Amino acid sequence: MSRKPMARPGGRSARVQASVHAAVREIEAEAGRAALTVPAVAARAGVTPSTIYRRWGDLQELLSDVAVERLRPEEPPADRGSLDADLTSWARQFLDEMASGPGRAYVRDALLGDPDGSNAGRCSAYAADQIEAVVARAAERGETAPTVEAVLDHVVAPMMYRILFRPGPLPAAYADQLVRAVLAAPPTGR
Amino acid sequence: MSRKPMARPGGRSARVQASVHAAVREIEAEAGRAALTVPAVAARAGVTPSTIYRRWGDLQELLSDVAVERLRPEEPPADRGSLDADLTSWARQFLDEMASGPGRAYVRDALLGDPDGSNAGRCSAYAADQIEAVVARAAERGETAPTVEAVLDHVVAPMMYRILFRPGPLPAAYADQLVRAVLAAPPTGR
DNA sequence: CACCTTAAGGCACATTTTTTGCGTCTGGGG
DNA sequence: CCCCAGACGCAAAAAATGTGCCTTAAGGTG
Repeated sequence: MSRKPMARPGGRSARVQASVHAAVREIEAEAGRAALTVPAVAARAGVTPSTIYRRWGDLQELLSDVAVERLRPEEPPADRGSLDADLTSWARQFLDEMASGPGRAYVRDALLGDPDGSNAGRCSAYAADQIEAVVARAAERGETAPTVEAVLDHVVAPMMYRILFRPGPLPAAYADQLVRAVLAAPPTGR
Repeated sequence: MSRKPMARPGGRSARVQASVHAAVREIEAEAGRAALTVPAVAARAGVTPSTIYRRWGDLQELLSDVAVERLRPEEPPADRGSLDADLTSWARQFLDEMASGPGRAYVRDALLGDPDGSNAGRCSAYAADQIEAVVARAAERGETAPTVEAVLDHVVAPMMYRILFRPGPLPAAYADQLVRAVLAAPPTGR
C-alpha cells in the first residue's frame, strides 16, 4: 500500500517518484550496483534520504520497485502467423532478456525487498498477460492451444528456475525445446 | 570462496561459524526476523561484529548461508516401492516444506545475498541429488524413468516458480499432478 | 476562487550499523 | 620448537538509517 498510490501523475509525489527511479537507473548505469545507496540516490534525485526511507522503507524495496518496471513488457507479443511461431518467438525473447546479466539482476531485485510477494506477483502477471494474448490469438485462428497455466508451468517456470538456481548459459534452443514439449502435450496441460 | 574454507572442524574458525549460525537461528526463533541484525547476531554468538562483516560481507550473505543449510535434505528420499510412489512422495514433501511460511523465507534468503549464484546452485543440487537417487532406484527395479533434468524442469521448477512468484496456497495435489504429467510423457523429457 | 485538510517532503538531529587500522592470538607447517 | 599466515578482537571513524517537527502543495469544499 505504500508503493504507488501517487496522488496524480502531475503531482509532486509523482515527480519525486520519477526522479528517484531515474536516479537509481542512472547511478546503476554509471557507477554500478555497489554505488547504489539510499543517500546517493537521494542526492542524485534531489530529495532527502528520509523521503526515500519513508516512501520505500529501504533500498531493497526501492530496487524491487524499479526492477518490476524494467521487467514490464512494453508491447504485446509479435504476431508471427501461428501459435507455434508466436510462442517460440515470445519464449526466446523472454529467455534472452531474463537470462542476461542485467536481466538476472532485475529478477532477483524484484524478488527481493518484497515481503508480501506483490511485486513478484506482478512479474508473473506480466508474463501471464503476454501468454494470454498469444493463446487468444491462436483461438481466433482456430488453433488448439495450451492453457496459460500450462505455459507458465512448463515454459516460463523452467526458464526462471534455471535463471535463478542454475548459473550458466541458457541457449535459445532451450526455450524452443520447452515450447515444443508444451505444444506436443495434450491440449490441457494436466 | 569466502564461505566455508574453515581450516579444520576443530579450529577456531569452525567454532565461530557454528556459534554465529546458531545465533542466527536462535534470534530468529525467539524474536523474529526483524531482530536479526549483524550486531545482534554477533553479540549472541560472542564475537565482534567486524568478524561477521569480514567473513560474510553482510547480513544477507550470512542469512543465505544459514538458509542453504536448512534447505539441505537430511536423508535420502523414502523407498515406497515404485518410481511413481517414490517421486510423488518426494514431491509432496518438497512442496510441503518449501511452500510453508518458513520454507518460502529460506528459499528467498538463499537466493538473496548470493551474488554469484553459488548458494542457489547448491539448493538446486540438493534437489537434483534426491531426484537422482529416486531415478537410480527405479532403474535398478527395471522401471523406465524420466531424466533428472526432466523432473527438475517439469516438477521442481513449476513448484518453485509458484512459491516465488505467485503468492497463494499450493495444495499437495499440485505436486501429484506435476508428477503424473512427467511420468506420462515420453521417457526423455525432450 | 478562497479556504481547509491532509498526505508528503525538507531539515536537523539521534541512533545504529558498517567499515577500517592495527595489535594479538590461534592453528598448521617446517 | 619456532615461524607464518589467517582470523579475530578492539576501538574509532564513517556511513547509514530512523524520528520529530515544521513547511509545502495537492485536492477537495463551500
